[in-house]
Amino acid sequence: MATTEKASTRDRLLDAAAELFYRDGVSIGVEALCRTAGVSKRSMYQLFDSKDEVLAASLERRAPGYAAQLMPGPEDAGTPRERILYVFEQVEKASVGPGYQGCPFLAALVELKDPEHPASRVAATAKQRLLDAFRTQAELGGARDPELLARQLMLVFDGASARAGARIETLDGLATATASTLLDAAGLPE
Amino acid sequence: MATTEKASTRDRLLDAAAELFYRDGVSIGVEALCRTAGVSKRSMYQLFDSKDEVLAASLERRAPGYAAQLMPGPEDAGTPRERILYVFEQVEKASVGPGYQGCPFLAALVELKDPEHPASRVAATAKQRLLDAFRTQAELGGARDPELLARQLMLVFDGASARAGARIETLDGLATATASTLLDAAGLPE
DNA sequence: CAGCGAGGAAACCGATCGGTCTACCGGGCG
DNA sequence: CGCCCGGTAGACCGATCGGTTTCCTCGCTG
Repeated sequence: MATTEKASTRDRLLDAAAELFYRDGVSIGVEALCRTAGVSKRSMYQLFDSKDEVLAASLERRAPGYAAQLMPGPEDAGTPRERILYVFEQVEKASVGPGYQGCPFLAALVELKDPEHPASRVAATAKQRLLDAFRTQAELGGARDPELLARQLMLVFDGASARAGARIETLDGLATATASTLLDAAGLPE
Repeated sequence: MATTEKASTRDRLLDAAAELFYRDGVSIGVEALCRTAGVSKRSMYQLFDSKDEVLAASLERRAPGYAAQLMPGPEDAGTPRERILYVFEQVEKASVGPGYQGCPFLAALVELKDPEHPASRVAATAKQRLLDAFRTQAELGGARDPELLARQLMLVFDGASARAGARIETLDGLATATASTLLDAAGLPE
């Protein structure tokens, strides 16, 4: 079987969903979503039980690429400190893009408000993975309290992406500088 | 003239709006809003031009009380450091409440996505006031870079309230500890 | 070629959206 | 008393919501 087929109906739908939900929020309509994806509502409701499931699936699909964009590959050399700071540099880089609206997973959690919503569970899992990655690097770097440091870094990460996405902060080294200060205090050396 | 009259139509409407928009998000309907407030749609549309204006006005009304809850009164003694940390203690206290959904102003900015929306402008102003308060205290305390410190504290504040509101973080000293670390690094003494 | 299934177009469902408007009610005031 | 005014209740508007269904056209396969 070929690994490169033309994008399936499902793929087109989830790609459009990821983009529209991110740009316009979760209250975008099914009609507009299907029109954009070039997929009929009939097909959408054969693939998914509800709009909520489409949202959840689109976030799930987005997760690996999101992580890859933020995290340096396992091959890239670098100290734990460098690997952590790389994440914040990437956020700052992304945040200057014209369509930047902050972390899509946090946005979904804020908009849905219900932690039990299927999409909320997906989003929470994605955030958990970043927390885990921070903790792993904190441990490797010999931080005094890796769990504490990882949670602190998540505060900065989410604060920075939310504020930049809302256009009330420009970052511009701010996130990296703040993370760096926390790394210093945690005893994570160069 | 009496300072205590029974709540005016406008007051009842804005109080209900603040609560519903916060609890259910900005996409709550005008119908449900008016029913909850005990105000007819007719009255609402005589007082405001649109639902968007109601949202903006409800946030504006909420702002002073929100600030008062977070900030110690000007009479309360305390070093700048103590006054700053008080804010984070208050967030942690509020975040354990059952209906906590994070900072209502940041939530509105995230949900609306449009920085030009009238309610977004109100929300941005409210956030700016907290930033100003942080910077003032940072200056009073002799921080090396008061503007930088204030922006860092806002990252922590918004990250902490968003994550606690989304139920993916419990705080429990985390926000205060993180702020404290940043204060140390900025040279703001006890 | 015939037959079949996937999927698009679009009508349709009841409910709700933001917003307008009419009808009515009650209290204050001449 | 008679009038007006602030307000409520709720019908109503066209549009859209999430979701279902019908119809028809493709392209594949035997």
